[in-house]
Amino acid sequence: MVLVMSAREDLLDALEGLLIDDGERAATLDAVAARAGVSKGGLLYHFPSKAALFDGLAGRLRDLAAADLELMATAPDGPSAYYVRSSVWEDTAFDRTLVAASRLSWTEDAPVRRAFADVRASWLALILEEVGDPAAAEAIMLIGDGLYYNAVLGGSSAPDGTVAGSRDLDGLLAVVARLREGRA
Amino acid sequence: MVLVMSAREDLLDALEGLLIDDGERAATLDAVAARAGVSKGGLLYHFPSKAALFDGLAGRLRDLAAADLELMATAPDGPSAYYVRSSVWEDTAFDRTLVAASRLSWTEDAPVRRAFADVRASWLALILEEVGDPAAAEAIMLIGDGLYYNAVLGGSSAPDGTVAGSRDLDGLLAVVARLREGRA
DNA sequence: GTCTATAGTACGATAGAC
DNA sequence: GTCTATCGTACTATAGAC
Repeated sequence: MVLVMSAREDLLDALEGLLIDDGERAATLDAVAARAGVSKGGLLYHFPSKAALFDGLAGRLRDLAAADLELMATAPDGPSAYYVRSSVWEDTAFDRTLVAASRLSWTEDAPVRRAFADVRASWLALILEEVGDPAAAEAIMLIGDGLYYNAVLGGSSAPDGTVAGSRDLDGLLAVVARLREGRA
Repeated sequence: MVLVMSAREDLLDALEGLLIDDGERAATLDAVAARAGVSKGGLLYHFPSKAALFDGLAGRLRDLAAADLELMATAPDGPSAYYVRSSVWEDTAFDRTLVAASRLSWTEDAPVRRAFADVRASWLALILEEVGDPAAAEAIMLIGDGLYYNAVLGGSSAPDGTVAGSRDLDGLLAVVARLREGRA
């Protein structure tokens, strides 16, 4: 169940890769199938339509987010620090799914967008619970959002944008710690 | 020169509207022309190709950003506060151009992306100059990025996402002020 | 400066062999 | 479970009338 790299997962990986590297428009059925090493007919056996393919991505997002949320809730340095740390692009499976989903979240209205909104709501709830102050919690949430925004803008697997390139994570975490402790 | 609402500007407005409302894929030549009230042939007279149309958006972004940067540099409450305030979605012309551009910045590699990166670099330079501390400047920059990320995710002209809906701008500005003054 | 008509390509999806 | 072949549509862009 775990070692079997099914064609289904290969196809979702290919979809993510195309969304991350080249954007929504590049994620055609032909391109996804080719990148996964199957034919278009093979793709359409696993996902009967393009909408079904995107549903698959939304499901993966929910699964990975649920697992990540447990780690966030029990992080030694607290949910806020975990959230900001993990918002830096590191090309993890969750990173890839999140960025891919964010590039679909407005255009494919229904499932990806809703999954994305739910994930973000659960993050905010944990941070607010830890921090207490709504304004500070909002600022921390926005810093993480900003990190993902840079990752999304960066595009390729090794973003090198203006801000993203020379990122001082330790300094940033120190700022977040002060925000969390109410000294800001 | 100012009062003349040329077809060229109408077309760029239509392009922005489609990108904001329905995403990159909806911004076809047919749709842009129809929304601007001209035929496809009319569009292609002003912008001989789709790339030229996107170039036009990049040019508008640079023009509006240059004007906004002067306001930011001379803002009474300082560049950081101006930046955070103006990062909240208010459906201004600049807001619309920025969100439209961000939805193209990864897929149309060349001109929109470069214009966007240049604009962000100039913002960061002003903030760093004011704040001094790189980590605090980065945090402020990221908060603004996060606000725009929410606007981009929000999609329509009246975003109502998890965080975007109940935004406490005053509280946020207070946090930013403390960051700027080094007390965080 | 704006239109219609159309060429050529790429897309999503179906049908049916294997 | 994966393939090839194909249909109908939508896209970018060109040609040429007005």
